Amino acid sequence: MHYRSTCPVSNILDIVGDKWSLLIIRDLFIGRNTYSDFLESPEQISTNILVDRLKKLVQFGLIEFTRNEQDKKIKYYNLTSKGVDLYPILAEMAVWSRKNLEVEFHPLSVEMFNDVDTIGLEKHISNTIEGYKKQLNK
Amino acid sequence: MHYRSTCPVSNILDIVGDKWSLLIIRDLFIGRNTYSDFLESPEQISTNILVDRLKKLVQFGLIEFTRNEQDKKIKYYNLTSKGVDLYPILAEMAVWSRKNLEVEFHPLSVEMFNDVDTIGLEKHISNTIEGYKKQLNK
DNA sequence: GATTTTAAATTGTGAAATACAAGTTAATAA
DNA sequence: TTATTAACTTGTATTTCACAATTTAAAATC
Repeated sequence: MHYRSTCPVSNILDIVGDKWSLLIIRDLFIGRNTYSDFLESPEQISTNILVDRLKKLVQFGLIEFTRNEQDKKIKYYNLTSKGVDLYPILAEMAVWSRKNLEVEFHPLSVEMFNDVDTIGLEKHISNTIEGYKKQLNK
Repeated sequence: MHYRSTCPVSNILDIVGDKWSLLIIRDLFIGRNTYSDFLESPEQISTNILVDRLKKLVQFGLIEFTRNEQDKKIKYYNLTSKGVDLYPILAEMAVWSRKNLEVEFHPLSVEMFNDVDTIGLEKHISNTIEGYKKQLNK
């Protein structure tokens, strides 16, 4: 991996700083976990870009995949510990958009905002991370 | 502005989701505020890309500029309130990199990490935002 | 007041990344 | 054995980006 500088912000942008990587990560947080699922996301990623990003995210250690034992052509992708650690960034991005953009949001994000308003952002983030990290050891 | 979807994460990525925009924002947080300053950053942005991004960031309302009254060819860029609100995202990115990448970081980020370790991430973020927002009304 | 310097911006060209459409592979189901 | 499904590849056009050189406009210097 070649980093443009020794700035930690620049470093992570060298890994996920493109139009698609963080959307795949978001998808994994909301339960989408197959190639076909990712293709169905509203942003409409192209197949060649999707394959490329999945490969890179695996290489970077942010995601992994397992095969369905009954149907071995299906791959289930899941977040690694490193990948789950990206959640605070996604959450802060969502919060920024709610505060600074005058648009209507997807029901799933409204649900997330309700939780944030109820228990607070920090608690929402730690709860979410804890939940996903528990699943990792199974 | 055209958004790919109604997902708030996707929305902000449509605005700053490229290799350079958030680095310009970072530069503004560490005191770089002219075209020449941005060109001197270690990541080495090209002049045409820099002009393009500065224009877009102004259009999106994340930054503004004023001209030096003594030397009117100099533009001083500064973060707007919307721009300052991006700080939590940058901070979480830096924190992710420190935790998940095995590399040495720039002295400025080490300084930032020390503050985070001393007073906590939430306090560090709110202090930083408060500091920059005070400057806005001057 | 002509020349030089400085800050910002533009232009041209090649390379790389992305979008879009179509086709391929391999596993499973009918 | 044929059809379907999930994942992936290929080809081409378009867009974005990198790199180098040049231009503009304001200010400083000679």
